[in-house]
Amino acid sequence: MPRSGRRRPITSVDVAVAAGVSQATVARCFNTPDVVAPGTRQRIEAAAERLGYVPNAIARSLKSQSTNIVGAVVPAVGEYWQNVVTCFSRCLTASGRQLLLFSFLDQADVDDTLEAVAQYRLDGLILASATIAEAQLARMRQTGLSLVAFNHPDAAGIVPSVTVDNEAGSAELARHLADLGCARVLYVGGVAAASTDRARFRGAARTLASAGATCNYMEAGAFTYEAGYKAADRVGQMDSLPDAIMVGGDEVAFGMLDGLRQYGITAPNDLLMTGFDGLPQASWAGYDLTTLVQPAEQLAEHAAELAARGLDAPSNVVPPSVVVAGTLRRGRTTRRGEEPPARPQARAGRGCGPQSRAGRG
Amino acid sequence: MPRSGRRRPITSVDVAVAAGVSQATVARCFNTPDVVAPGTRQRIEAAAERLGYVPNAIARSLKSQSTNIVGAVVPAVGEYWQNVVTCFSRCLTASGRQLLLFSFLDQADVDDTLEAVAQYRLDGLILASATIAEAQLARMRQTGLSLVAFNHPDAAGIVPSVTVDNEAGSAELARHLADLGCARVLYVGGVAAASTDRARFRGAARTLASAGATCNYMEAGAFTYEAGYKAADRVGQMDSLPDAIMVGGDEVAFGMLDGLRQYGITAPNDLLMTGFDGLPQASWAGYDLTTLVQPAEQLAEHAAELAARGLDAPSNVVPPSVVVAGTLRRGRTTRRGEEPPARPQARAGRGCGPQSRAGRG
DNA sequence: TGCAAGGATGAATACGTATACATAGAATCG
DNA sequence: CGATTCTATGTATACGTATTCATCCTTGCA
Repeated sequence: MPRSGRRRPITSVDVAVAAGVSQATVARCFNTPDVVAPGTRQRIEAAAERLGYVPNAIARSLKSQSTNIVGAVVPAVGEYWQNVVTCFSRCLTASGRQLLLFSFLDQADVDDTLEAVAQYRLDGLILASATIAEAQLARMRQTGLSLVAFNHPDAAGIVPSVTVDNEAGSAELARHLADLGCARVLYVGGVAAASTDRARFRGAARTLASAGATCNYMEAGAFTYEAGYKAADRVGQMDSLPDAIMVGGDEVAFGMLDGLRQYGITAPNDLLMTGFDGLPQASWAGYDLTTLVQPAEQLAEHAAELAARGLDAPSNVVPPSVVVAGTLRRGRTTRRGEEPPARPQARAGRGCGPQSRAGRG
Repeated sequence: MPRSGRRRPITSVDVAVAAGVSQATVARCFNTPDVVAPGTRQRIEAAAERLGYVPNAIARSLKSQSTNIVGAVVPAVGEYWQNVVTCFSRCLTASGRQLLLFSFLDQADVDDTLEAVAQYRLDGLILASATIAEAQLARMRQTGLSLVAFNHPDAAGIVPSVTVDNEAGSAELARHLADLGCARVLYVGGVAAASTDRARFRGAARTLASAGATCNYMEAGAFTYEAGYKAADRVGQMDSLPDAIMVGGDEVAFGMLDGLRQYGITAPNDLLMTGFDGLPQASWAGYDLTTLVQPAEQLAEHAAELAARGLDAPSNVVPPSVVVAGTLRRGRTTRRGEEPPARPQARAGRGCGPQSRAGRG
C-alpha cells in the first residue's frame, strides 16, 4: 500500500525538484511564462500536472500583500439582499476575484463581524446596509482597508458609496402616478431612519407636491413582507382610501398587496400601487408590480470595482461616489382603465363560483 | 504633516518592540494568554491597542495550515439557493468561521471555479448542486480537501452528503393528498436528471400507487418560476385535469399557480397543489402553499460541521451521510371543503366587477 | 577572436505568524 | 544552601511563494 495516510500537499519546491529546476523558475513559469524557456516550461508543466500541483493562494497572498478577495457585509434577511449577494458573487468571479461573505442578523453582530473581517487582508470590503453607523465607518476607514458603502447614501461623505438614484427613481414613480391622475398618495416606508427610505420619500413628496397632490407618510417598521402585511391593516381600516400607495420596497409591497386583499382591496381596481427595487418576483404574474428596477448587476459591478482598486487618497480627499439611475417597470398594479389584456378564459372562469370549471372535461 | 502616504501595516514585531518583548511573546499573548505573565500581557495589550495592531490571518493560515474558511459552490439563481447561502453564512459565522462564496450560472463555469477554489487552502468545501458530475467529485476528493455534497443524494457513496429526506418527504405529501381523496395526481418535476427530482418522484409514485392512485410525470425543465409558469400551459390544455399537482419545488409551484390562474384554474378550488422546499414565500398569503419544509438551518449546520472537520478517512472508507427529515406545512392549496376562514370582505369584494368598492368611503 | 548585450536560471531573502527548543530566574524541598 | 522543578520569555525556524540580484551561457557584432 504505497499511499497510506495523509500525504503532504505538493509545493512548488516539489515540482522544482521533479523538473530539475529551481523553485524560482517554477514560480516564474506560473506567473510570467514568457520569460522561461519553452523547453523548461514544458518540463515544469508536465511535472506539475503529474504531481497534481496547485499553487497556494495563501502563501501568494502573504508575499504579494493582496488576497484577491473582496469581502461583503450584508444583512442576513430579505429578498433584496439575497439578490444583491448573488450579483456581487457573479461580478467578482467574473473578474477573477473571490467573495468572502459575512451576513448578520442583528446590528450588534456587525461589530464582531468587522473585527473578524479586518484580520483577513482583503482587497476591499463592501458594506451593504443602510444602518451602519457613520462613526463606525470613519473608524474602519482608518485601517487602510478599501471600503465601499452600498445602498447607504449618507455614507457618501465618508467612504466611497454606490447607490441607485433613490430620489430620482422615486420621483419617476410619483410622476407616473400623478400622470394617472392620483391626487392623494400614501407613502409606506420601511424604516424611517434609513437614509434610503428618506431619500425615496423625499423624491415622491417633492414631485407629488409640485403636481398638486398630497403625500402622507406611514412607516411599516421593516423592509419585510410581514411588515407590509401588517401595515395593510392600518390602511384597510382607514376611512377613505388613497388613490395610490407608494411602497418603499418591493418585498414590503408584496405584503401590502396580500394584506389588502384580505380587505377586498386590490390594485389596480381600488387603488394603484408601486414598489421599489425591481425584485425578480415583481415580474411574477402573481404580483406584476410597478416598480423602480435597480440595476443590480451594474451597481454590484461598480461596488466590486471600487472596492478592489483601493483608493490611494490619503483620507482627506472626498471619496468618489457612484449614483446609477434605475428604470421604471410598469406592471399591472398601475394599469388602470386598460382591462387585463388577453386572458379571456381568466375573466370567464376566475373565482366567481363553482361553475368556474364548466366547459372543461 | 506626520502621517503622509500609506503607512506600513502594524505587525506583531512592531507591537513587540513597543512593549519591549519578543515577537513570540506577542503571539502567545493573543493565542494562549494564560501562559504569559499578567504584567507583560497588559503591556502588550496596551501597545497593540495603541498601535492599532490586528493579527494577520493570512500569515496565521500559512503557518497553521488551516484557513478557518469554508467554501461553498452554489448555483447563482433560484430562491432556494439564496436561502441556503444565507443559512451557510449564519452557521459558519456563528462558529467563528468564514464563508467563501462561489456562485455559478452555467455548469461549465464550475470547472473553472473549482480550480480557483483549490488554490485557497480551505478547511472544507460545500458543493451545493444536484448536477455536479460524480466523476468530478471523485477527482476533487483526491486533492485532500474536505468535501461535502449538499442536496445531492447520489453523491453519498463518493463524498459525505447532506440532504433532506426527499423520498420520505415527498411520500408524506403524497399521503396527505391521498387522504384528501385524490385519485389522479400529476407530478411536475424540475429537471428529470437531477437526483433530488428522481427521489421526490419516487416517493410520490410509490405512496400514491399503494393508495390506489395514479401518478404521471411531467418535466418543467428547470427549478424556476418561469419553467413552472410555462408548464402550466401544458396542464391548462389537458382534456381533463388531475385531482392534484405535486410540484417538485416551491418556486416552480409558484409559477404553476400563477400560470394556471390564466386558465381560470385555481387551487384548492379546481385541483390541489403541493410544493417542495418550504421557501419563505410559501408562507406568504399570496400563495400559502402546502409544501415540505426543508430544515435549512439544520441542514446547513450539518454541512458546515462536516466540511470543517475534514474526514480523516484515507479515502477507502465510506463517508458518513446525513439525511434529515422535513416537515409538512399545510397551506390553503390543499385545504378543500373548509372555506377560506375569516375573510368575509374578501369574498364579497374580490374581482367580480367594478362594484367592489361599494360600501367604502 | 574578443567583448558587449541579452536571455535564462539559480541563490537568497522577505512576507507575518506559530511553535519547538533553549535559557534564565524564581520557587520548592531536602 | 545546593539541587530541582516550574514559569516566563527569548531564539530560531518553518509555512510556500514572489522577486531581486547575481551568474552563466548564448549570441551578435566589430
